[in-house]
Parts: sequence; structure tokens; C-alpha cells
Amino acid sequence: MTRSLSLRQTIETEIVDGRLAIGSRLDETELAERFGVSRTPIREALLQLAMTGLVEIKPRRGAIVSAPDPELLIAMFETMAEIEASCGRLAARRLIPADETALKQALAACAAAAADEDPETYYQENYTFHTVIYRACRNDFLCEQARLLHRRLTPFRRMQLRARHRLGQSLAEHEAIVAAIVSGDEIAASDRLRAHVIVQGDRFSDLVASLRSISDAA
Amino acid sequence: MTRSLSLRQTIETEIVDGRLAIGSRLDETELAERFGVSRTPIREALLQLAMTGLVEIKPRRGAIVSAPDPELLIAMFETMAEIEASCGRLAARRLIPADETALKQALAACAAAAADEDPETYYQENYTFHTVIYRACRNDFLCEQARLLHRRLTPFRRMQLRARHRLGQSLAEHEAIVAAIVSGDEIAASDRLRAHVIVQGDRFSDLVASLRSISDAA
DNA sequence: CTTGTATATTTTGTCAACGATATTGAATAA
DNA sequence: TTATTCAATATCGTTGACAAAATATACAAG
Repeated sequence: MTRSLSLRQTIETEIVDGRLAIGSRLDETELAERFGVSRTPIREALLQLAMTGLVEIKPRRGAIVSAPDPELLIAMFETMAEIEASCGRLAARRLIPADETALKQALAACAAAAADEDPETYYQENYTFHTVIYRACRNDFLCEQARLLHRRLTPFRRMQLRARHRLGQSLAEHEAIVAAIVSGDEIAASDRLRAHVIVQGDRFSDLVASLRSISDAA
Repeated sequence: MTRSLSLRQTIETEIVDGRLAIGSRLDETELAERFGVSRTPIREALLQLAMTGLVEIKPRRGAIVSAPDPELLIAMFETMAEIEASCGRLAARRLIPADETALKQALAACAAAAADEDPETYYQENYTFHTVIYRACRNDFLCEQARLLHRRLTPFRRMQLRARHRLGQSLAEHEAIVAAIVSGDEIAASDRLRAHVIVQGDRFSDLVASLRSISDAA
């Protein structure tokens, strides 16, 4: 495998799970030293990440981990909600036995984590649950778009779903979503998924918290 | 402006409007000579285009203009339909006077082209019409996603809408879409837009024609 | 005539160095 | 003190060269 490819994946992972903070500077020379390569593969990795939106490059002024303003963040969460709604609609229309099984398993795992009042595990299983829905839409391209945007939003979602009182609410929504998909109710599936995702991104308290941590870091 | 940026735009344009054919090889040295630069900015441009999906790079095996298989193409058109449906839904909900004016102007331009039975002009005005809807959703991110995917699909849509008998049908659909958006009917707007776009991508004759030209080129 | 192998050629991936541009800091003037 | 200009510095963009891998060619064996 080529170096710029593995570097892209490594840097992307570090951004997504927060080791590289929002807004922090990505110095080519520094990264090159850290990874023991020349600047070329670093540059190539950063350019690729810039196209995904995870990194922002200003010509002759270097790269930073993207720090979208509040307005754009809200727009991104709304778009995520629309895409998930589409996935849910198509999943309800096309559900195949294998996906139904996976869906129920993912829901059960969420329920177990909620029963344990274990936010960390719930966070993980919640991710799995949504990924299963993406796949169930039986549209590889839409599925991939959903996963890309989900990944891109992860840094801004980190502190959410940690509070225990949210788990029960989230789980109830999951159950309603699964019921709609399994029964083939396209409209209910898409409406419920849209509302579910919007709640994650639309809570001003959480969003403001994200934004505070961004401006603090800068 | 940096060379790799302008090269990216130039190459992207050549792909979108067909001067660089689907599936054709993108030789770094050849492109470097043609544009009078070294290989580095060419490589950087190609890497960026690879992230948008317009170009496909296999490590150590060079780059080609992406040639998605039929299944993926259908998935992409379906995703386009879903995104446009979302734009239409939000536009119906949020329509502001400026967008309403722009929408009616774009519709009138389509009507004029259809009356003249001028497929080329209609093709252009059709593009404008859809772009106006993207903007009317008042979500900059979703709007940009819609434009990106539209651009990416352009090479596979080129021979469509040229047949005169399709113009009347397309225009009637446009009128119904505008009526739904203006009246604030979210459901009708999204359903009609979805159906309208699907028709563009789902006509097997057109699609098969696209695919034939791809496999012929290869 | 086909198949397999070894060699030659082409093309890609990476590096190090150079030239160009933005940023920083100091010095000067208002 | 504040603002401005200029020089020094650091960082980025691009180049040409080299190393590594894949492809094409030539040749030999079955």
C-alpha cells in the first residue's frame, strides 16, 4: 500500500476520534517528521482529506482541521437527517431477511447497553445500528455517502449521548424506527429517522457546547 | 492561485463535459507535458479528483476517468433523486420571495426553450432550474452536495433530454414541481422531484446507451 | 502455435532541494 | 504610544531525480 493512502487513513482517524483537535494546525514538516516520511505523501494525504471536508487548506497558508461555523454545522446535521431518512425509506421498501436480522440484533445490543446504563457501549452500538440501516437501503452509493457524512460529523457529536437520561429516549426512537422499517411503512421510517437524527444535531445546548470547545481551542 | 487547484478545475471540467472520455487513461507524464508543469501538481489534482469520485486511482497502476458499473450508476441516480427530493421538501417549507422569483424565471426559460423545440437550450435551462431548487432549500451544505453529485452524473446524462418529445413531458413535470413548492406542499414537492429525477436516470434505454458507450471506449 | 520465463521498458511513489509567498518582528516615524 | 515600513524567517508550491513496482517484449521450451 502507498504511503499517502495509509497516512490519509491514519490522519483521518486521528481527526475523527479527536486526537487532532478541531481547528488545530496541520504543519507539513511536523507531520512528516512525526511519521518519518517526506513532505510529499503528507501533502497528498492532506489534499485528499481537504476534498472530504475534514481538512481545510488555504493556499500558501497551510492546513487546519476543519472548523465549520455554527450555521454550516446545523446544515450538515440537517443533511445527515435527510440522508438517513432516505436510507430508512428505502430500507422499509426493500428490507431483506438478512438485513432484518441485523437490524434486530443491533437494536437488541442498544437495548442491552441502555439497560446497563452504559453510555460508552450505547454510543458504539448506536453507531452500529445506524450503519445497519445505511446498508439495508440496498444502495451502495447512498450507503457510502451516509457513512462518509456520519464520519465527518463524528467530531461534533462526541459529547452527545453520554448523558444517561438520553439513552432511554434514544432507544425508544430506535424501536419505533425498526418497527416502521420492518412493517414496510416508508413514510414513518423516514419521518422517524429524520426526527431522531435532527434531535442529535439540533439540540442547541450540545451544539453550542461543541462550538465553545472549538473557539476555545482556537 | 496554486497550479494543482487550477489543474483540478480544468481536468474536472474536461471530464464533466466529455472531452476526457469515461474510462480513458490519465497519464501523469502526458498531462504534465500538455499543461507545461511537472508531475507533482498533476498528481495532486488527480488525487483530489479521486476523492470526488470523478477519477479512479489504483495504487501503482495509474488513474482513469471513473467508469462506474451499471449497478453503481443506478445507485447514484437514485441517490440524486433522494437528494433532490430533500431539496424540494425544504424549499417548499422555506421558500422566500427571492427564490420564488428565481424559480418562476427558471421555469419560464424552460418553457421558452420547449416552445422553440430547442433541446440544447432546454438542457441548459433545465440545469439552471434544478440549481435554483438546490439553492432554495436554504441549506448551503445540502445545496453543495446536490451540485457535486449533479456534476458527477453529468457525463452519463449527456445524451438525454435531446429527444424533442421528452421536452414537453419534462416541462410539465417542472410546472407541477414549482406548483408544489410555491404552495408549500412538502410531500408533493419531494415526491414529484424524486419521480422527475428518477425518470432521467432510470430509463433503461438511455442508461444502457451510456453503458454501451463506456464499454465500447474500453 | 501456445505457454512460461526472463529481461527491458514504462510508469508510479517518494525524496530532497529550490524558489516563491506569507508571516513575524524590529526599527522608524508620526 | 501607535502605526507603518522593511527585513528576516518560516512555510508552502514546484521541480527534477531516484527507487520501486508493474507492464510489455523477447525468447525459449513444450
